[in-house]
Amino acid sequence: MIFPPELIKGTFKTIVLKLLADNKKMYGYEITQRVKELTLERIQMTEGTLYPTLHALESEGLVTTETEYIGKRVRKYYSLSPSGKAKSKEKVKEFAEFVATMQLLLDTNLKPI
Amino acid sequence: MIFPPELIKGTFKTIVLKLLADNKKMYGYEITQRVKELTLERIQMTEGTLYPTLHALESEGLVTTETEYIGKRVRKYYSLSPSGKAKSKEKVKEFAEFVATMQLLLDTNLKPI
DNA sequence: ATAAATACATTGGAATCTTATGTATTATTG
DNA sequence: CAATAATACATAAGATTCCAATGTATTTAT
Repeated sequence: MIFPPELIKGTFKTIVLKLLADNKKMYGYEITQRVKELTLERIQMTEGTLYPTLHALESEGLVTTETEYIGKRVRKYYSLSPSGKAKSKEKVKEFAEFVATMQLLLDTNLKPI
Repeated sequence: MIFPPELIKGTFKTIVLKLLADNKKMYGYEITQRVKELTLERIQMTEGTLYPTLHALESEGLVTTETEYIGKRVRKYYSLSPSGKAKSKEKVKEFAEFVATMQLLLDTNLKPI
């Protein structure tokens, strides 16, 4: 199943923060591949989505970066700042509560008499 | 907890279709109240969101309408069309699979060695 | 050699919600 | 009985946010 974009929208920050929380440091391309792999290709995080997300997280002070050269090719690693670690937990929890709330709606609800 | 709009966005059609699947016919204001009630006020579906959603569903042929007068006040009831019933099931299933896929990402995933 | 994969990045457009506003009726309450 | 809250519809302008497309460059595989 391919998910409509409007469903995935709004979860990108959560996904990136969580991956960084589990992996200390990752670079952009690595994140796109990991998402693809972990979701069995059901969610594709394209570059047009990922890089703006990473840059936003950086400007919010939630991640820090360090650049590394592999041969001549640059690689930019992202790591969570202390506030980023807190934010990661918060966003994961928020998503869980959101799902729980949606369940209240999507489990069968007959009109009371 | 109040959910950020970008998380709820994209679920409105699913919510409305599901409520109509369970309740045969509902009118707009009733839907806003039911959502508030079922989610313990965690999700508010405002009129600016609901009416455009209902009109979109109607133009897609997923719902039909009938107008009723309560005194002088008009009330517009919405019901699922056959294709709307199918769509409702599809969207609910889609959301469930989306959640399952997100779980793959949000459960702890350490980098393989 | 050529193609595919790796790796960064930006931009314009599209889609979608949200705030604000508008109109009107009915019920409640002080 | 006047004022307020609740009921009930609706739209429009603006903000936000993604996404497809595009661009550059290096490395690896065929």
